[in-house]
Amino acid sequence: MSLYSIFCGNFHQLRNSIGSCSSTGLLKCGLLYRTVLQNRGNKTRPISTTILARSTRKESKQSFKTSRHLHSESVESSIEVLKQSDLEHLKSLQCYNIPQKVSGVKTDWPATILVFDIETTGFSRRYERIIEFAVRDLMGGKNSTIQTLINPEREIKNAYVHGISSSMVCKPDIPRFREFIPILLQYVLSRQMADKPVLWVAHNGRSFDVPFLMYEFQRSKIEMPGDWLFVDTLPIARQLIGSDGEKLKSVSLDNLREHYKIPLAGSAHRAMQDVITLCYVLQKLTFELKLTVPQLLERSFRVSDLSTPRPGK
DNA sequence: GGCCCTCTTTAGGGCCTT
Repeated sequence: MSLYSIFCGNFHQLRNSIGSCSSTGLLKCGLLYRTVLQNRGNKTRPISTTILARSTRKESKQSFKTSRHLHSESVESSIEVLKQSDLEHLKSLQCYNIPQKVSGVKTDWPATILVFDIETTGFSRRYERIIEFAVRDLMGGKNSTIQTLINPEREIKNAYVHGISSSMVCKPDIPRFREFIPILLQYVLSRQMADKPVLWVAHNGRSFDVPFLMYEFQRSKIEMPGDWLFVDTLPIARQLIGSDGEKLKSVSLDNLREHYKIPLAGSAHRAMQDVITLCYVLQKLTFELKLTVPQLLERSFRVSDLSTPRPGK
């Protein structure tokens, strides 16, 4: 099975999903939250988040609100992800002649493919923290996306990069990463197929996103599921430099987006925007290089393949 | 930090991620 054949269905679904958002402006998901509740004695605690993008780009400034109420059985989140103008822009995306029908059924897929991205307080996985997390299941459909701010419990000095300031996240109603992990685990379980792995996809994931994730899990003293596999699109993109060097001189996500003429939806360097970009870039890369899903799985790695952090760090 | 390239391999610089 080629990845492109999967994308044929999923990017149509992605487009439809984005289109459906434009009518409501909201994505809603309900997730069990028992682990957190156990830790907090079943107390109800409202969590709300308001985000404004970087002020230097007024024309693309976006906002969304997240509200979540922890309850004895469930937690609900409402996320206004994009402005109407951004969504109309997304709807105009050309989907590379993707057929209208979904090829295959979910149970035929060899893995659940989750494209994710993080924003952080800096580059050091040891000393910096995650402040935003976004993920999209390529299968699409209801509850296929999660996006949230994270409280790093420290000052943010690189707000000029992503527009996320200390005042936006360093407050009690923004979840810390250890509080977000149960939500993430429940989300993955809701997307995972029986006896099949989860394949996480990130750009420069091996050196950046995955180590950050690993450190956050270790600091939270929660073990990462053993069937989580990761694939890095950076070395895949580098293969194109060898075969298409005249056209592709840089393999940054921004350059890949420009190379493939993918319109920028909202502000770059925000987690969900980069996830959406990477979804399209992944489709183009695997199509050009004729990469199948099994080949992608062969290139995957586990957190145990990465260097282990020193205790207490 | 990991990977890649070259003026290389007993090394060093640049890219990529925020």
